[in-house]
Amino acid sequence: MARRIADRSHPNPAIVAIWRAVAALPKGHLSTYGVIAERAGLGRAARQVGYALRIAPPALQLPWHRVVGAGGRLALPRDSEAYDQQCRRLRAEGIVVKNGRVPLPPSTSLDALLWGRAHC
DNA sequence: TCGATGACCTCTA
DNA sequence: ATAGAGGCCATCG
Repeated sequence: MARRIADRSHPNPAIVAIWRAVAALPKGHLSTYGVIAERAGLGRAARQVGYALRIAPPALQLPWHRVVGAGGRLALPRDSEAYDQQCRRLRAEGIVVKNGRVPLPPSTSLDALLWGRAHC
């Protein structure tokens, strides 16, 4: 289950909402920045999701590696350390990372909302 | 207040 | 499949 994130973890409620949305991702499930933004009530502020993950305290232990770009493309620089770590973590969960991309259903934004669904 | 920036998204060539 | 351009939205200096 997801760790509870206090409302005052960050002065900005939107940031907290993003963290919660990410924390709610079940193991082995993937989601995109756009979907997370949507679920956090930010509409199309997908970029904000990246910012939120960037400033997220390690103590939260957010499964940020389960968040990828649209189409299953990893949103981090190929040569960065974070990219390497995301690859490693995804593989640890049984997700195949191939050439900087992960297998994602050829669905559009509508179906995309279903992936990150936290219920069975 | 304004311009620059970014772990984004989508379309077009 | 790859590259470039425009658009979105909130934060930062």
